[in-house]
Amino acid sequence: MTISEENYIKVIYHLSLVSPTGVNTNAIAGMLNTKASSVTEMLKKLSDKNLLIYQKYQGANLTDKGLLSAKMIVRKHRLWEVFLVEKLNFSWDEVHEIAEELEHIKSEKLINKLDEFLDFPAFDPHGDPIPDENGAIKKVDKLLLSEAILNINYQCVGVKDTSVSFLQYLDKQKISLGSKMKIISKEDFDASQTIQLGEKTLVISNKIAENIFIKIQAK
Amino acid sequence: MTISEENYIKVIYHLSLVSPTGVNTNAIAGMLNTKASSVTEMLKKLSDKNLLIYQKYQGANLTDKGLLSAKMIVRKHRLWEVFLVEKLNFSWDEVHEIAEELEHIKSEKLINKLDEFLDFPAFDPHGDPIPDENGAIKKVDKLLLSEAILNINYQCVGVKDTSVSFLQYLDKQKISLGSKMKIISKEDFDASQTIQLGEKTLVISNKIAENIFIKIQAK
DNA sequence: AATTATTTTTAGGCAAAACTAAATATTTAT
DNA sequence: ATAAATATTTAGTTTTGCCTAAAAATAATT
Repeated sequence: MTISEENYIKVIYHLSLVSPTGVNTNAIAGMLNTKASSVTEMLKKLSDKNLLIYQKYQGANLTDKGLLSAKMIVRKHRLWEVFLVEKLNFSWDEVHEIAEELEHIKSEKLINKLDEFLDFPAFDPHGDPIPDENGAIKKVDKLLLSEAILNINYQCVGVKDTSVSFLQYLDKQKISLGSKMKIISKEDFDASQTIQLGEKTLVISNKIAENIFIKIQAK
Repeated sequence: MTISEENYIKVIYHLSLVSPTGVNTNAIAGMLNTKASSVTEMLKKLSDKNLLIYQKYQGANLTDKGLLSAKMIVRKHRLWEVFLVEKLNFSWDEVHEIAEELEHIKSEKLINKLDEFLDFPAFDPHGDPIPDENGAIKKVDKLLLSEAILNINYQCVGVKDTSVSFLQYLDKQKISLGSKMKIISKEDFDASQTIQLGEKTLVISNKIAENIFIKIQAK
């Protein structure tokens, strides 16, 4: 698989999680900053390689083979992110771009040894699950902070938006994976919330709340 | 720089160490498993980018800019090799191929953090020097075992041939970086040597001796 | 149901990096 | 010094992955 092919498979995988019935040509083009015509060509090629099912005008669906390939790319990406943060002390907003390159290094032995070196992590620095050698993914039931109920103790387990600006905002507010939080009050007008965060309280917009994953706090 | 351009620059650098007067088109083609005509084209392009001086039929010479680029690629390659051996427990015959890919990852911050993580190693697992951030290379005066004198205590500091079969031969004979050795006798006929290696003695051909770098043993 | 809007595909090109085959320089050897 | 051998370059193709513009199919709207 070329780097370009891998990028298509990966993007189709991510899109298929949101629209499981089939991934649009235009959606792929949008994610890859490319044109729809380029996508059509590539879909034909990937279909010939049995990585996905493609019928004109009907979008794409990964085959089992394509799905496994995608998961292996995601596995590499997320393991490298853990390495960058845990071992090289990068911050969580710096690692995505570098991992976009590292995910294309082709050695199964390398990635399995890296996995072991990192002590088989189940989640990456943004709280996203890392597929294992066979593609199995640990599911965690998580919800968005925007969907949470007042006065219940939660814990941050991930972020939806992983943009630099959002991650840096969270750093500034001292919100990280594992942070404990409780909603004290919520405005009807704009759904902004006041949350308890350790010692201090913080007011956040609904847009912020829609991008923080939480789970009920274990005692 | 594209991966292809980087590979050309790197190969030209290695060849220039052997033939400092100018690197032949054919020599480059040989190293890259490509055809001379492809090399000619690329030399024009690299010349336009001021990475080397090229005149028809006269071969190529790296500019200062090209030389620094080459050293940075070599730096990355060798640091990744150290990482693979020291941290992921690869053996020294497995790391070259993987490092060939890793050397093209484009992040100066990454490589400098990796350098720090590895404790600023000066040599890679084959004894080759690792250029520092500025391209400076620690020179060690080393000689080939084939040029050594009888009954002097030496220490292995590197290998010339880094092929899998040679490295595995050395593993089998328990020769590694730092191994202490002394030539006991040498045949006139074929220059084969009997060497003392710790407890045991070993007979090696001249071809073996020509691929082991040594220095006089520090007391 | 017909028209408009949107999405997707086809057709024809382009740039990078490789190739083959033929032409031209340079070296080597007689 | 000239011919033969070798090395290098030029010219013309190929493949991959992208593009634009136009055509065709699907979806949305009146």
